[in-house]
Amino acid sequence: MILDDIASELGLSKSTVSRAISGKGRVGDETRKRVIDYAETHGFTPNSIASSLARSRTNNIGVVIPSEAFSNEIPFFQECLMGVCEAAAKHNYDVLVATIAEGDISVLKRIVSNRKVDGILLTRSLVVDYPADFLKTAHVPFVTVGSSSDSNIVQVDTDTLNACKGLTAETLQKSKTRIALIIGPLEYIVNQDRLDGFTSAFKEAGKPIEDAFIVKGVTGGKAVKDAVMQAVTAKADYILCGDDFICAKAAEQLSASGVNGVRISSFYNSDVIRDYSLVDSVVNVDVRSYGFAAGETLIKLLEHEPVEQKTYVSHNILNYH
Amino acid sequence: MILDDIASELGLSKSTVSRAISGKGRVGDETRKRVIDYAETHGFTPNSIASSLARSRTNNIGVVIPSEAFSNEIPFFQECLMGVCEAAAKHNYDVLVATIAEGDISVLKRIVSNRKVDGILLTRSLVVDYPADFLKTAHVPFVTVGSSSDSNIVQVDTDTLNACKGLTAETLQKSKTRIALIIGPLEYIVNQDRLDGFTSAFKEAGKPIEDAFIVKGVTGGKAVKDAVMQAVTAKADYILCGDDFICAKAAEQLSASGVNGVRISSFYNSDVIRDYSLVDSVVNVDVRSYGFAAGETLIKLLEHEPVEQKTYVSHNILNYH
DNA sequence: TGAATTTGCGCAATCGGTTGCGCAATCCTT
DNA sequence: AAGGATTGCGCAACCGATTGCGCAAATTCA
Repeated sequence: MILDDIASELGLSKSTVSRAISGKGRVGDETRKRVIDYAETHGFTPNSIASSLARSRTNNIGVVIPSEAFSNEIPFFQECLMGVCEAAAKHNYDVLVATIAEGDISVLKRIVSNRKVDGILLTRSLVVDYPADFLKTAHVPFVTVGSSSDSNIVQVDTDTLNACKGLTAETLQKSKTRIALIIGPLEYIVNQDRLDGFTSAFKEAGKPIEDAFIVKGVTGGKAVKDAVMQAVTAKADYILCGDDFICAKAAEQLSASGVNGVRISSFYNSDVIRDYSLVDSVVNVDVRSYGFAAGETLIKLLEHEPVEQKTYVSHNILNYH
Repeated sequence: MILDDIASELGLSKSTVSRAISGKGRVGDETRKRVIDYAETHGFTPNSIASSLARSRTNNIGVVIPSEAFSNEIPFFQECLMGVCEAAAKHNYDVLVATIAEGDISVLKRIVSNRKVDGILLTRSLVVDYPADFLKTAHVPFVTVGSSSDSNIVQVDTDTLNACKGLTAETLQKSKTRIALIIGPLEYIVNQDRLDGFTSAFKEAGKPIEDAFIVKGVTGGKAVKDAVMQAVTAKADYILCGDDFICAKAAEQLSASGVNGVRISSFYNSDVIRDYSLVDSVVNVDVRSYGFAAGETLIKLLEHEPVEQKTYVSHNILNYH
């Protein structure tokens, strides 16, 4: 069934029916009611494609996910995507996902030039960010999930730096000072922030950091275990992990190798690490509402509502012990 | 830039330009080349929305993911989605995701009646499957990722039953007979299959199963740990886990509680369990190519190519020990 | 060489909504 | 009561591609 059918059935014009259903434009109360009733009882839904063509709006948002990030990871993206979907559904948008390989923005280009989406959510910001640069010059509205080094970009993020700083500070107060930090590649801004938070907590406490305690660029289970052993060898009494995947691996390695007295903390607090006995405290981030916030910000941007240049998603530190 | 621009610029009609670019219809070689060159140098891409309207095809496939499944899980969906995206990109499709809450198919209805997708991929089939029933009566082409109890439905699956049977049989051969099985809710067909595979391996080996060894309906870390302790109490000497999440939790629980001599095996072989020392063997499923196969099957269906009613994704059993 | 195909291309309708403009009819003003 | 403002609705032109049909020119066939 299409608009014309309803129009002729009700003795109205297509325009009036359209206005009645969309709620925009002047339509008499009586007429509007008749149209809506008819549409509902006959299960009419406007064809969104036709609507898109006429309005130059798709009501789709694109979510770009780097393909490498899919493996070796905690379920960060699926959880985040879930939040995005919730936000989208709330505002009558749909979600298109695209995975892009490192440095290859051809898929992104295709979606954009195809006009399949109104705006884009970029997950996992790199220090050198080709997708973001492309979208900027192409004038496509977008929001990054996670910080961007470019302060003109609208971004939604947990305050990673302060979270890590707080976690480190708390740990220092427990009179643990031989704290090791295990994080992923510094190409990712989030890891930069973790490092900065870590070091600045030490600075504020007036305590020195040993180089051997900072292990950067760790990816994959094997690397985590090596990093743990390096920290243990350097006589660390505490390990701060960049995310839950690292944390889970670290916990396993510590108990497997029979090391005693070393406790760990982590980020995100997903189910991957839930109930690990060695986990001392964790920065708790509700990844789902993180995605939700990002989705809402993008939609606000698309509907020309005012948005903050940077939105911080709340986090808190949970102490298991 | 639109078709008309190229047409007037090149002194051709819109139709000819359209045909030249789409490659369908009769166009002179010379003319076709001119059009394509012009389009390429000026970066023209046809507006997919307009094209969709005219062709009644969106070139989008919808992926439906149950929202509950997002938490408490291994990164199954993001990995699977990745494969779907690959298949889609290969055939010039895009991927729309929708999360639906248990029993609530309103979002699904919206997408379908909106005509935003040409077909749908249903992940996680339940024994009672409302989404599938809805799609069937709505005559929307779809494929299930995982088995369906309805044999008219096109489905892509790992041969879970035989995989689990094989794994069980191998374990029995290691002269372990006190094998416990820990799986999720039987509402999911995949868990039914695991159970069936498990029991049929026992039957073929002519060995009895103790009821206490089968723990069904396990969800969440706590439930896994309870299940493990139940198995240990019943003097199980081996634990077969339904998926990697269960496996990881089981491994942790076993080492935390200092139980010796009990080894475990699992499904999927994602990085969550990589390198766990207690893991003996694992059914290795490449979830990404699983998603890829599902995507390709759906696209074949959409393009009216012949498809198998049931496609099995390959798996193999890895022995770590 | 004349008839029958085939080829290359344009015309115009179509996909199904949206929206600016215009015109009556109705509603306030004072 | 008269003038202006507002309301309700229809007309028709879009949005940007696709495609059946038709026609002239080129090609093939007998």
